[in-house]
Formats: sequence, structure tokens, C-alpha cells
Amino acid sequence: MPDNKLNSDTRERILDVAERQFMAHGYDATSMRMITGAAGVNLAAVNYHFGAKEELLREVFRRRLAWLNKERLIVLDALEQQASGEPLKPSQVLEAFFGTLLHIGEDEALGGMTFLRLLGRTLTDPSAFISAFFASEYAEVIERYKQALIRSLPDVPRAEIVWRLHFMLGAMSYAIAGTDILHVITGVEMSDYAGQEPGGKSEAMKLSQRLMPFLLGGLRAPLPNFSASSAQNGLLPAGAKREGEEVKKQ
Amino acid sequence: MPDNKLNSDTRERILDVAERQFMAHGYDATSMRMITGAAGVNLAAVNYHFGAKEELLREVFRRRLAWLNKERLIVLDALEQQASGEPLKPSQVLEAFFGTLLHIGEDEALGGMTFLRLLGRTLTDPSAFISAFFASEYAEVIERYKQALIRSLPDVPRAEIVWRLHFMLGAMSYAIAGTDILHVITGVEMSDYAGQEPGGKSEAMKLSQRLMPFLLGGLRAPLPNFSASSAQNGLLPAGAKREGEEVKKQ
DNA sequence: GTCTATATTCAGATAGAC
DNA sequence: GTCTATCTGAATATAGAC
Repeated sequence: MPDNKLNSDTRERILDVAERQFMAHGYDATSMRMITGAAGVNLAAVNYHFGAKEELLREVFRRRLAWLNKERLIVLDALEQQASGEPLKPSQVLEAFFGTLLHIGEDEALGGMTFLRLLGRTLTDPSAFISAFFASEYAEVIERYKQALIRSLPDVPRAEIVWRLHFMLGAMSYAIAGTDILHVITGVEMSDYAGQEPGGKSEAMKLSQRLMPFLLGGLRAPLPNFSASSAQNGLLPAGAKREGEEVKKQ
Repeated sequence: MPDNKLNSDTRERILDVAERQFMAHGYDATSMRMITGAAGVNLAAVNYHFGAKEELLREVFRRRLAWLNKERLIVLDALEQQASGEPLKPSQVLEAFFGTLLHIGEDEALGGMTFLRLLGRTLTDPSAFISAFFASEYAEVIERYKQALIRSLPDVPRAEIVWRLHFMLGAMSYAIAGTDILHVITGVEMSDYAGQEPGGKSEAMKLSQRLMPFLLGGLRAPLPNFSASSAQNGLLPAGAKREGEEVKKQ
């Protein structure tokens, strides 16, 4: 039985290609023929190895999230042990959570920017099976970090922290996922996302340096004022102040 | 010729239903049969009125974005005129931009939360025709607000402002779009998104009150420090500090 | 494990009667 | 403007030879 070295990793080749195609075109718009064609394997191979297309997507995420979830817990454990009972600083919690994620972007073996973009885009996908999958994959880690954040900000109400965790996830996912779209929307001035020359700072590093201060600033922002009076300092939607507007009949 | 009142607004009914379905299932996963079935109109009606499915999606957005874009410019114009040459405060710019958007969520005639969610989700859609459409629809408004932000923060480099505008768009879109998904991910503690009882604060208002301080905090956060030395204060991805890691072969 | 061939279903779109 | 009927293509998935 001689070497069929190339044949044996059909499974991995499919996963690599699927990851790229799902990122580029979205889950629905990526057909199994596109995947198997680009991977140079037979159409039936996907069903043989994964059963169905949905399972393939789940497996694409599983192999990356396994590392990410483990790493996030390891880093948080290490920080908490180091702090010996004291609450962590908010910046430490954010670094552990977002830094670990962005690290994936620097390492092709962990999925690189391709996977990060896929992750950011897929998180907003409305498909039921996808959101159910993410909910179960993320539950434990999010809960741990939520608790760490709550301890790190004793003066901020729990509910407010959860909102802000939500906002931070959004800012990050979008920043990563939106490469093409928001690039165009926000103009061409941004330093290039792509083209990570070895030697220079990686794409993920540049993103991290800008994102972290933003997130920290948002997380520690003054609390909203809920006191009775309505139009107190202008946190209302601007349009809400005008009245008697007519809605043109299109 | 007696009243065929109900027949004449087939076009609008299709748009209303399509908006809801695209939001709930995504563009690709929504078939024209689903839309026409739920709208109670004939399958051929979509092609008759809009030509093709892609055109239908564009029209769903056009009728809402027309109001939004106009309103955003009106509000910004009014603020700038009122300031008579002086730069606006960052909070004013944010209110004008995000408040106008969130106002849609309070008014069913403007699309309500259904449209806001659809918008948030669709912005990350990778389809080429969708991103091209948004780029052209948004170009003018984004440019105006970008300039207003740059004037309002004279000490912050232009590039940094563009990054942060990007992050803000992400935080907001995600917060809106992620109702189902991130609800689950971040736990059940958040005050309910849905169920806007008239009399109480609307969903959009509650979101606005939390989002605005967060965005403002992020926008005005201290700048990242780019000075030479690498590991200065820990803004690196946490995982990047460890070395010699092995990547298990799956 | 890999391939061909095919079953089955469903998509978007249109022709043409009314 | 609306409907029925249908064209055409492409999707996922599987049976069965090798």
C-alpha cells in the first residue's frame, strides 16, 4: 500500500475551501458544486465525509472555535489566578476576549482573516440552525467573561454591562466582517485591510490597536441618565422631536 | 368601474411582505413563492411589478432609505446652520446620524424594527450586488457626516475618525440586527427587545439610551499609542505573547 | 474512499389566456 | 393587472459500480 498522501486529506481540503467560499459568498449562495470543484474533489465527497451541507458548515466552525473557546478560558483563568481574588481591570478582560480572537487573524493555521470574516458575517445570519449552533458553542465562554466584566466594573449595573458587551461584539464583528462593504461606505482613506506583508504589522494587529481603545472607551462611558424628564440632554433620536410630520405616500 | 381598492396596492403588499421575509430568513433563503404566498398575490406579480428578485430587494431598501438619507441631511443641515460656522459637538453629530436611524424603529410607517433589523443584517451580506447597492445609496450621507465628525474632533487624526465611524456603524447595526442571536449569546438578562407597548418606552428608545453613551465614549477614547516599543501597555492580542505553541493536528 | 449517474425537489422567470 | 401553466436550470442528496 504505497503513499496516497494527497488523497487522505480530502476532508481537510474540503473544510479549507468551504471556509473560503462561505466567507466570500455566504452559506446559501455557496453550492456544494462550487466547493468540491474548487477543492478538486468529487461532488459526493462532501456528503460522504460530512453527511450534509449544514453539517459541513458546522464543522468548518467547530474546528476553529474549539481552539478559540479553549484559549479564551485559558487566558482568563491565567489572569484571574494572577490577580489572586481581586477583580481584573476591564482592559484585561477585553484584551483576553478580543485579543484572543484577533490572534486568529494573524495565524493562518488557526483560520486567519478568512475565518474571522466568515465568523463576523455568519453571526448575523438569520438561519435558525446557525443561530442555534452559535448559541450552544458560545454559551460557556460568554458567561465566564460576562461575570469577569461584572466584577471588574462594580459600579455599573449588570444589565448595562450586558448591553455593552453586546455593542462591543458588534463593533468587532462588523469591523472584521465588513472589509469589503464598509470599506466602500466609509471611504478609501483607511489603511489597507488586506496585504499583510510579513515584517510589517499584521492586519489583525492594526485592527486591534484601533479597536481596543474604542471598546474600552465605550465600555467605561458615563451611564445614561434615566431620570424622569424626557428631553433632558438630547439623547433622543433627533427626528423624534419634530411633530406633525407627514409621510409622503411614496 | 367599482372599487378594487385591495387590488391596486399589490405592489405595496409585496414590498411589505418581502421586507419581513428577507429580515426573517435572509435574501437567498426567501423564495418568491414564500413572498407571494404570504402576500396573497400571484407568483407572477413580483416579476410583473419589479422585474426580478434582485430588483425587489433593491426596491425594499430604496423606499426606506430615501426617507432616511433625506432626513439625515436635513438634520445635519439644521444643526450646522444653527452653529453658524462653528464645529458641531461630537454628540450632536452622533445624535443626528444614529438618532435619525433609530427613529425609524419607532415608526411603523417608516419601516419600524423590521426594517432596522433587515438593514443591519443585510449590511454584512457578501453578495456583490448588495454591497454595490449600499455603497451608492450611502455615499453622499456618509461623506457629509464624516466631514462633520472630522471638524468636531480637530485633535483626532482623520484616519482614526474613519476607523471609529466604522466601529460605531458596526456596534449599532449589530445591536439592531442581533436581536435573536445575541440575545441568546449574551444571556436573558437584557430588558426585552420586542414587545413595544404603547405608553412605555419604545424598543428603539431604550436601545438609543444605551447605545449613544457607548458610542460617544468610544469615539472620544484616548488615541492608541503607536510609539516604537512593542509590548508597551498590553494592547497586543493576549495570545500573541506566548511562544512555541503547537497547533494540534485536529 | 472515490467516482458516475441519477433521483428529486425547488428555484427564478416567462408566455399567453383572460 | 392578474392568472395558469410551464420552461429551464440548478440545487442537495443518494444508489451503486469500482
